[in-house]
Amino acid sequence: MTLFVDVAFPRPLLRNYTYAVPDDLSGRVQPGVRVKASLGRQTAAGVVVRVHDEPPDERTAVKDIASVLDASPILPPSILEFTRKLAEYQASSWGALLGLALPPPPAPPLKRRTSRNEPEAAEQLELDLETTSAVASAAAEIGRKIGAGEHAEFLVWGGRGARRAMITEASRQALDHSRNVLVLLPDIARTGDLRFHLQAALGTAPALLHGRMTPRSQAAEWDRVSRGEARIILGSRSALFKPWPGIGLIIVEDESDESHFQADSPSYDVRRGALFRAEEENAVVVYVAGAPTVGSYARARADGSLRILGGEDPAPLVRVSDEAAEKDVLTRAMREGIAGCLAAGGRTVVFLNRRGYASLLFCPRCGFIPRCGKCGSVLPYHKKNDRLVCHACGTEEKRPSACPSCGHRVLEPRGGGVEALEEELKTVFPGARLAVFDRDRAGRAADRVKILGAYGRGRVDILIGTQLLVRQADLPPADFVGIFHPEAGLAFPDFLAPERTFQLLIRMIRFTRPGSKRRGVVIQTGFPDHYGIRAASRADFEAFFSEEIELRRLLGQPPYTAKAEVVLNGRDVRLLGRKSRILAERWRKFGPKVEVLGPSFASEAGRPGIKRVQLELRAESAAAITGLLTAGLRDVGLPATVVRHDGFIR
DNA sequence: AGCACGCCGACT
DNA sequence: GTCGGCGTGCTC
Repeated sequence: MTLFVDVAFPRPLLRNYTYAVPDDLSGRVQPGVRVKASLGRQTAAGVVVRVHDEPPDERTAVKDIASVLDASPILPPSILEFTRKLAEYQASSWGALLGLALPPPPAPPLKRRTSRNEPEAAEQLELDLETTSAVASAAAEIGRKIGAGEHAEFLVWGGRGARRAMITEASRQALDHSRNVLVLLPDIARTGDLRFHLQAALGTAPALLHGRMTPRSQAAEWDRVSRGEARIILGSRSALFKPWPGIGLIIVEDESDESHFQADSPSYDVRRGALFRAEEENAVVVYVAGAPTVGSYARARADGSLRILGGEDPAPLVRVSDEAAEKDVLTRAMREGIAGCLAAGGRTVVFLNRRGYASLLFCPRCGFIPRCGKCGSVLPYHKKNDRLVCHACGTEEKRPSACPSCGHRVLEPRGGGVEALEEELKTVFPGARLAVFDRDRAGRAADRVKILGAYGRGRVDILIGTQLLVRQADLPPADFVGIFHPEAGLAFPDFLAPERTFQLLIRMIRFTRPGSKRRGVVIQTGFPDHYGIRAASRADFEAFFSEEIELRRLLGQPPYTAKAEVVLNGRDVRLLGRKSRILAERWRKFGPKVEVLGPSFASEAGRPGIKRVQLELRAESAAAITGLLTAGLRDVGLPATVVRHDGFIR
C-alpha cells in the first residue's frame, strides 16, 4: 500500500499538493514535519498536513517527496489546525500562514547596526493598579475557565487603568494555573509601560516579540521563551503563530484597533486567529477594549461574555461647534478654546484628517478639477512644495499655472487641509509655536520622534495632526483638543463609516489630560447633529451603540447579516475586470440568499500600478460566506484580500 | 512565490 | 531576422 502526504507550501497557493512517500521514508512522515519535494520546476520545503492512503484521481501525476527535514514534528497539531481554520476563513494560503509559524531562516551575517529602536517614553513607574471588584471578579472567572482547561471567550470593556489591571490579573490567574500568556498588541509602541507593569506586578519579565525587531533580538527573545524563562509574550500580529506550548490565555489588547488586521499576503485578522488558536489550545481568549466595536459588543452582550469594568477617566467637557452658523475658518468656540489654553500656557492638539493645503483645485470659470494622470483620483494641492500630490498612488505633478481646460488664469483651492489650517492658526494666534504632524512631515520615524519630542518638552504650543497623530499612543496628553470636520470619514460608502468616525473621535478626545484645569475639547463640524458625533462628544458608547445597531438592523448590515469585502489585486485592468465578473456571476448563481455587489474599482492604495477591484458578499451566515469564498477564489488565481464581518443576530 | 512559456519592440 | 521585455498560467 502506498502512503501519501498532503503538503502545504509557504507560498500564496490556495491548495495543498499530494505526494507519494517512498518506502524508505514512510516511517518518518507525520503531520507537522517539513519535507522537500519538487514543486513545478523547482524543489521546495513544505509542511506535511495529512498522511493517508488515498491516491488522488488518475489524471494527476503524483510525485515522490524528495526528503524529510525533521525527525519529529516542528509544528504541533494545534498550530496546524488553527492555521487551517484561519486560512479557510480568510481565503488565504494555509501554507503561507504556516510559514509564519516556522522558525525564520538563519539570520544573514550582521552588516551594520540596525538598532533604531524608537526611544521608549521614560514614564515613571506607578504601580497603582486599579484592581476594582469588577476587575477581580472578571479575572476570577477567567481563572476558573483556565483552571478547568476550558475554552472561553470574553469581551472586557473599561478605562485605561482598569484594562491594564485586567490584563495583569488575568495573566496572574493563568500563571497560577501553570499556563502561559500571549498578549497581542495592535501597536508595538504601546508595549513599554505594560511590560514594566506586568514585570513589577507578577515578578516575571515578559518576552517581547514583534516584526520590527532585528532577527537577532527576535531570536534572543524566542530563546528565552523556549527555555521557559518567559511565561508571558507581548507581541504584535506575528506572535500569534509561535509554536509555544502551554498557552492558557490569549489577550487581544485594544480590540477595535484596525491594525489587528493584516492586509498584505497572507492576509488575516488577528482577532479571529486568536479565537481559533484559543479553541485549539483550550485556552481563554480575552478581547480588551476602551470602546468596543459594534459587532463584538453586540455579540458579547447576546452570549453573556461581556464584562464591563468601568474605570474610565472622567470625560472632558466637549463642545460641538456648528460651523454652518459662522463664517470664519475657526468657529468662535474653537478660537476661544485655543486662546484660553495658550493663555494658560497649556498644550493644544488640533486634529484635521486632510493632508496638504487643499483637497482639490477648481476652475471658477469652467469647473475643471485636476486629476491624477496615472489613476484618475482628484489631486490635492500641497503648498509646501507647490505641487499636486496624488494621495492614492503617490504621483506628483506641477501645479498648472492656468486652467488646462479653458485657460482661465486662477484655479481656486477647495477643502482646506492641515497646511491651510496651519496658515490660519498662524494668522489668528501669531505668537504661538506650531508644528504639523502628518505623513509629509512625520513620515519617517526620526521625524516623528523629533516632533513629538519637541511637543513633549513644551516647545510646541499647537500641534496640528492628521490621523497619523491619533495613532501615536505615547503622545503626551494635551490640555485642549480641537477637532475639525470629523464628518469627513462619513462620506465613505461603507457601513463602518459611522463606527470609525465615533472610534476616531473617542480616541482624539482621550488625548486630553484628566487633571488639567484647562481641559476641554471643541469639535468643529458641519454635521453637529450626527448621532455618532453627538454620542462621542458625551463619551457615550451605549448611546452610539443603540442608534447604530438599530440602523444596522434596518439596513440588514452586520451583525444582522454576514458580509465579506473581497479585493482582487492585479496589474492588468482588463484581466482583473474579466475575472472579477466571472467570480461575481458564479456567486450570483448560488441563489437569492446570497447578495453580490460589484465588481467595482477600489482606490489604488499601496504600490502604484497595482489595480484593485472590489466585490462584496452578503449572506445569512458566516458559514455561507466561507463556503462562497472557498468555492470562488480558488480558481480565480488572483491575489485577494478578504475582510469579513460576521452575522450572529437572528 | 518562483519559474517557463508566450508574444511584441530595438538591435549585436 | 534574433534578444528580451514582462503578462499569464501552473505547480501533486
